[in-house]
Amino acid sequence: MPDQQSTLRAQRRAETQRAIQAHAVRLFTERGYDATTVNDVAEAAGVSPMTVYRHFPTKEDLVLIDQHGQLVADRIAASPATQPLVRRIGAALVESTTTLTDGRGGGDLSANGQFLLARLRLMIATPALRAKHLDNNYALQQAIVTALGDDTTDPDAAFHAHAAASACLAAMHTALVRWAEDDGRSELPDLIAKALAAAFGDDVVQARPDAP
Amino acid sequence: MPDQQSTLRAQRRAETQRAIQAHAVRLFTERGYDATTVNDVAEAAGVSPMTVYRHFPTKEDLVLIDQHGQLVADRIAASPATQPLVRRIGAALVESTTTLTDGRGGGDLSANGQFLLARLRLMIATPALRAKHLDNNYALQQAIVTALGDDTTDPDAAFHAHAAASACLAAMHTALVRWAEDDGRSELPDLIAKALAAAFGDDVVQARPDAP
DNA sequence: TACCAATCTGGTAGCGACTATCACTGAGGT
DNA sequence: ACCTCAGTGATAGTCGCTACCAGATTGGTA
Repeated sequence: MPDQQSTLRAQRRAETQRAIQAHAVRLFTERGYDATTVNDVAEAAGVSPMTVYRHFPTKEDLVLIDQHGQLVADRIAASPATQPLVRRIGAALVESTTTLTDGRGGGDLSANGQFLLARLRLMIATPALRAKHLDNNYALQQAIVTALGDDTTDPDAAFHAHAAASACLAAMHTALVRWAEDDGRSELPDLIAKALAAAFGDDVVQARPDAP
Repeated sequence: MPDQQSTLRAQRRAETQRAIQAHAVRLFTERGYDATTVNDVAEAAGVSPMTVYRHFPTKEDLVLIDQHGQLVADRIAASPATQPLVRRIGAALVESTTTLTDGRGGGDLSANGQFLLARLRLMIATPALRAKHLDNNYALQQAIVTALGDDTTDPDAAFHAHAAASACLAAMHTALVRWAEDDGRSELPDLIAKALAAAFGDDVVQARPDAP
């Protein structure tokens, strides 16, 4: 069999997935998350409710699906172990976010950026989405601790890593909320750096050029 | 009407509420959260399913109901505004937890402590409970920022407060998980202090006597 | 070209959380 | 003794989600 498994198959699958999610986010934004049923989304996307559940295990995943986690974990595993934990984690968060939003200067958002913003707004405003996203962050925390690769036998070291990772992710979440409140006008990586500095002190997170 | 509104009424209400929650936590621990229906809980508690929903809006609330949040917020509002944010928040978390578990020396847990531990274990092991609890922490974060009473007109100050509060709560959550893993053998307030120190550095959180 | 295997899709039936609505009981105060 | 109303219960219904089964399309093969 060819390397790419089934080019046409995967392409079609990705396309329907994208279409379903786009219609879902649109409907959720227009009518509200709770007021929109999965059947509504299926109908709008022109598929059966079954198909929606095939692509998105839960209704929340229609908004929350992303691959940010793997990016962060990879970057952490590749970072030098000599730096303090908070700096390693913080840098990975800032850098991977830079990759995601890949920076235009300071003007309007790309279409991708608009979509990200819409999803973020839903996530912040809807309790069910917010809760699940925070739990996704908790899973990401576990992945980060694993990626740090520190001595896993020492429970104190593991505890230290978990505390640092959870605090960093919390700061990042704060930055995400702020970014949404700004309607995406600020640079997200900068906001994350600022949140980390606010929580841990400017000296711990070697700030970008614009540090005071 | 008398001052205490309806002594007998409120007493009965509190009693059924306590009974329902006790049976719920017991059944969830025995059979698992997902494998136990609300009807099972109602039957065990000798009430109708309707009554369960009257006392606990959602199934998750059967485990997560607590009044820790108000305690923390009150303590923060009463703390001197001269200290750095992280220290104010951290101290409030440690102290209010001390009040909750009110310390026996180092031996067995009280019945209340055992109940707390059982709820905590369920919360950590069950995705739905974990997610909702993390969202409760998010609400607590808002309450903490309000209680800090800092300049609410300055968006940068508010951002700073949110970042600090979210990071502190994340560290506390890490301590809770560790405490459950230790089966409650450690002193929870000490663990919280250690988690704060691990995240922010020993100097920021003026440690208790046993600091290195 | 004809065939097979795997995948994608749709329909039906069902469970469980949760809500709305109505009716009944018993406590608290006049 | 009467009235009010919170607390409780039963019924029916919506919605998220999960088997289970059947048809259709695609990719590789004899």
